Amino acid sequence: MRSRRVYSCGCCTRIPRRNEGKPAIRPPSPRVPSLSTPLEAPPSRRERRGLSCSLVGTSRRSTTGRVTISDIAERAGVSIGAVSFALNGRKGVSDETRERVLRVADELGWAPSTAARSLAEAKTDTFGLVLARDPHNLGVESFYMEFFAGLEIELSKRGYSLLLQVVGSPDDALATLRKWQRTRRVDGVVLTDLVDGDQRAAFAASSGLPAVVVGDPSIAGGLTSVWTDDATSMREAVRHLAGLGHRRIARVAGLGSLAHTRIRDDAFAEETAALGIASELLRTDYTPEAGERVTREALTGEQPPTALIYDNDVMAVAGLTVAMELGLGVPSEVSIIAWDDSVLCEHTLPKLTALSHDVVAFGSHVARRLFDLVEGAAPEAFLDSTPRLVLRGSTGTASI
Amino acid sequence: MRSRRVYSCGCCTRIPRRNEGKPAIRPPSPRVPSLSTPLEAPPSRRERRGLSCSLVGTSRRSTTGRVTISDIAERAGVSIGAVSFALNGRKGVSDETRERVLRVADELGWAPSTAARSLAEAKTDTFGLVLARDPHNLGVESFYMEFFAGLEIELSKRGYSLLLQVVGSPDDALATLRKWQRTRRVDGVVLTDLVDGDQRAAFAASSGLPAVVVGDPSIAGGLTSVWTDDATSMREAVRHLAGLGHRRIARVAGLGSLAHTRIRDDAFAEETAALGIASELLRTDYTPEAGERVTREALTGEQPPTALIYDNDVMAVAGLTVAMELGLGVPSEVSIIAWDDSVLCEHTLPKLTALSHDVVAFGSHVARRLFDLVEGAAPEAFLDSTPRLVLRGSTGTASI
DNA sequence: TTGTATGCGTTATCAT
DNA sequence: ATGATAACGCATACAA
Repeated sequence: MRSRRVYSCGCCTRIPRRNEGKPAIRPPSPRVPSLSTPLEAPPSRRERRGLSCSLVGTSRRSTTGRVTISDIAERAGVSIGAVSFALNGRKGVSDETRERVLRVADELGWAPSTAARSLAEAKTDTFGLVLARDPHNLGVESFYMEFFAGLEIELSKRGYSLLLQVVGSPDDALATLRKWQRTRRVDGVVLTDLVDGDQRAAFAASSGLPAVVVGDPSIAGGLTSVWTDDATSMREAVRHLAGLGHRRIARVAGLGSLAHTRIRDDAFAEETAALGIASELLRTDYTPEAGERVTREALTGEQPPTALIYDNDVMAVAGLTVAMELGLGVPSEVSIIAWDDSVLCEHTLPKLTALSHDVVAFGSHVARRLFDLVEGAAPEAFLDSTPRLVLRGSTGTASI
Repeated sequence: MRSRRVYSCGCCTRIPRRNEGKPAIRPPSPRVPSLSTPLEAPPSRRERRGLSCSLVGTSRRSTTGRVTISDIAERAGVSIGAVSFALNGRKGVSDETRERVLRVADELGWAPSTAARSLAEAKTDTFGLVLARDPHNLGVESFYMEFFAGLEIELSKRGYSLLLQVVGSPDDALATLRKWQRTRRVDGVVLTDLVDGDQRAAFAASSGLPAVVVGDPSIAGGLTSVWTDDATSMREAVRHLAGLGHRRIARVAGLGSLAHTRIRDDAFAEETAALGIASELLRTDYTPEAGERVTREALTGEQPPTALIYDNDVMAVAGLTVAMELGLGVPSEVSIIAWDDSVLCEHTLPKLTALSHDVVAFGSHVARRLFDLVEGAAPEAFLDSTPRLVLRGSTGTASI
């Protein structure tokens, strides 16, 4: 049954279709209920565009292939000004006219051209987000997908869209931002994964591009920021472990270049010092490979920690695996805490105690602040809910 | 130190900033190198727009807050037609003029307005992707983030952007597609997670919206499709287990409404039947909860399977955990295979045997096909590389 | 209340 | 080679 001829094309295999030889025409769109009269003027550059629409009788113009407000105006027997007013729900037209225009617009399946509206209104109804991370590592972190979803909840309420760009380096990210700003591509942007003295934040601030920073106000450079109090969360985690009798705790940290990593670093150092606990800082790049490696090194060294706090959930899972491989009981001999709680944490054995945060709500919050901003609000710092410790099975009394 | 006054605002806490009382003005953009002469005409509705730019001497127009080609034309002492030609590298201007125009454009930091270009060219340089899944489950699946990254690699090469929309239901997804089509919001779309008789595919086909289906040609409704041969992969997995002596295999399947799920279902049923193996189909919704539940039921029932094939990686991890909880050795007593390989599969104990696929490359492939399509290519079906079985530690000789 | 004219920034045509 | 000028589709100030 799988015997059709198959062509190789380098990256893939090509399966010929039934309409193989036919010209590359797509089926004609089910255009608006076409009336009778043909159009008279020879189409000029409209040729390049969509199919010309034989809409109305003596249409002197506006046959671009899509239905426009002049089509509506003609058909409804009013001016385009009246149509625009009626469509946008402004006063200046009689109720009767308005209703007729609305009906005709509906009949014709009219919708405003994004480009034309954007040009006239000098806004795009679009927010941008540029992501600079290695795609292969990006995939395993649940944060972004949930964050996107949260953004979208708020955006869709107002008919806004999200423009996403995934780039390879921070420089590329900045370039994208510059391009967006100069081409008026978006109304505002969301900035994530900031570093100290972040160039993107600096650019947004100086260029006037509305931007909300996802992260601590201290690194937002005066921009609006929405942040989570990671320092408090970290202290809670440390105190929890201290209360269980742990005296040697390791922190498996993410990229040191990221600002929020350092904030967690500091809180970890301060709280362990305050409690007289031996602390150890293990630097990683968020990948499970790194999480596994540093965990193995720490656990097999002399004076191994009895508890580890990981900067994300995937590394925590990797760490748990290492402990098991080494024959160490969790939590009887080693306790584990994950940051960025996800469903993953609930499906390991034991389940992972984690610092949990509603990322979807967080995303919605960020979107609301960006709307405030483009509507003229002054930059402020907004504290989102603090990630709280959810106790599960991976933390317990220290063995010694 | 953390003693600033804090306001509660319902969803969050508000931290007052230093510039609390000041009006909501943003720092003036570092506009183009401003010359001397002030502008004369009183700004009309430009007020609403960006800052008015005191660009040129006796500029009779074009002070919209951003630099436009008429600014360039004026400053370079040529017409805007010449500027456009020079900028777009077409012949019709002398080399000398071209160079001067380019230099001025660069000085002024000019970039074309997305909206204006889009309106004039009747294209948006944007592809759209609408996602209809529960965000909380979406997060843990690495597929989409990698897929996005793959798309972007190809898009960025050509200056295209990705418009992303996350919605709650298939109906909303269709509505978004309709809106995009009618408002000319995108040049094309990528369709994922198709179901039998998919409305989105039908809409794209009938409306002429260029679309590439991510999935089997059989459900693409004549649209261009890029697919992976899941049936072959499934058969390979079954044969691998059969070769290890397994006689009872369960398939932990994803949503039955999705077309590719059924393709895997069928291949699983056919291959097990052909090999005379007892098979069992367990339906889930991709969540680890469901994966855990059905695994537990299967493993604790009478005549439990000795091997399970999961439809994603997260459920496989959950299944592994269940086996451990039940005291079943993996792979000594139960073998496990995951679909959608991810880094996660390499950091469990044992590591998971998985059907692996380069999703980033897959995304790039899809993007290339969409470009072909908008450039006039005829719809075809393209077979991407077939997910191949990567043997790790979770599959072994059957215990019975 | 309704129609007219113009701006928005770019591309493309058609005259010089 | 160059310079006006007309689309593109929508919004809106202003005149009727």
